[in-house]
Amino acid sequence: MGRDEKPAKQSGAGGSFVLEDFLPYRLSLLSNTVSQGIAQIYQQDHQLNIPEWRVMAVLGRYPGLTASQVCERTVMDKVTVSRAVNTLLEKLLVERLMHASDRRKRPLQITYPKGRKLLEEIIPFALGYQAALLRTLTKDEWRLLDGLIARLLNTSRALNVRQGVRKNGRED
Amino acid sequence: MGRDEKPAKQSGAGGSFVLEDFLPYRLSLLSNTVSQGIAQIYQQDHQLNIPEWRVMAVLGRYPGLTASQVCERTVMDKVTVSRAVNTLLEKLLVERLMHASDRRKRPLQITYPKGRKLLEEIIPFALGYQAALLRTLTKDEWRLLDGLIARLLNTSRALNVRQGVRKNGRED
DNA sequence: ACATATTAGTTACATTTGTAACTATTATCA
DNA sequence: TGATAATAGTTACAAATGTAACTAATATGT
Repeated sequence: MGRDEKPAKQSGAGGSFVLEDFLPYRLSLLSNTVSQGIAQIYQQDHQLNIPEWRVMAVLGRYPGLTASQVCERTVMDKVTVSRAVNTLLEKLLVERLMHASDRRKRPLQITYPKGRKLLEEIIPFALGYQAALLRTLTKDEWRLLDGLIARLLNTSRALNVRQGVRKNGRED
Repeated sequence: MGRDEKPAKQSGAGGSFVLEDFLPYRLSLLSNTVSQGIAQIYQQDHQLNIPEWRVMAVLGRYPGLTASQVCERTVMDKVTVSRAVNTLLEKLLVERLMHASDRRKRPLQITYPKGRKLLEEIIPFALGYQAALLRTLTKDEWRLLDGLIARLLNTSRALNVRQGVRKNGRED
């Protein structure tokens, strides 16, 4: 592999900025790599994409959520959720109930036994991947990382709000 | 906000799995939030999308890289890079030279002064966003996070290879 | 109670992004 | 040296994802 690439002569910011050290880039790289790994599992073994998997996961824990409640919990776009839910309905992995008083709302739940069975199958793989990842970390490091991620998430959300990044929902 | 959502009765893995605690999900959430924030800067202030920004950034540091060398460094798809480079060429932010001995290779470099000027303008914003993010962390925590990210990236890459996730390049 | 606004969810459309096939050039080796 | 393979990069196509407009149902204020 030809290493004829040389760093630019340092003249101003242009030369000293190193993408590989840039936190947003590194996070993106890590997140993409991890996502590809688990997407692989869901996709080829169970024909689910990531939005579908996420919907299954939250419904597994919180049966009866409506689509917009799923949106809140998964921080996914409502269109993405709508599509994922429709696919899951077609596959009979999820079913849609009637809300007692509000006909706009359609509570969702995992079907039994089909959807539940799939979920019980898939979760060990998800946890297994996570465990394999975390095997490189000590328990303390993991706890620490967990906190750091939470704080960074809060900070970036605050920054984005200040900057006016709009994601869902009007705001005029 | 109606909190009529209740956790499922714990019966098997389905109920105890919590998406919000799942590392791949948390990383994805963090990375997306951060990316949106900086994409905002590049997009509305300088009309660059993230691939374009990355190409500018690596060329700023390593003038003369070819497109495929840019691929390696940024871990982006070659099509993505090709498109980004073409846009940058049209905008006269980057220029394409001739390789001395191999006519397949097209060394790229930031144009002067136009491309260089834009880069010098944009880098402080990027570093500013990063600094704002890191303001929540102590210097030690940042150093630690840096190492954890690197280790997790290595691990997930190893896991993916073992699983056979192919990204670019044939392998049959 | 009725016009207006809001919420839940879907559909149509545009944009982005990746996959596979393709051209052009150089490398390999029999 | 000539057939075959590999590399650099682009183009054509398909899949995913987001944006805006839309329908239906409920809430709000006068």
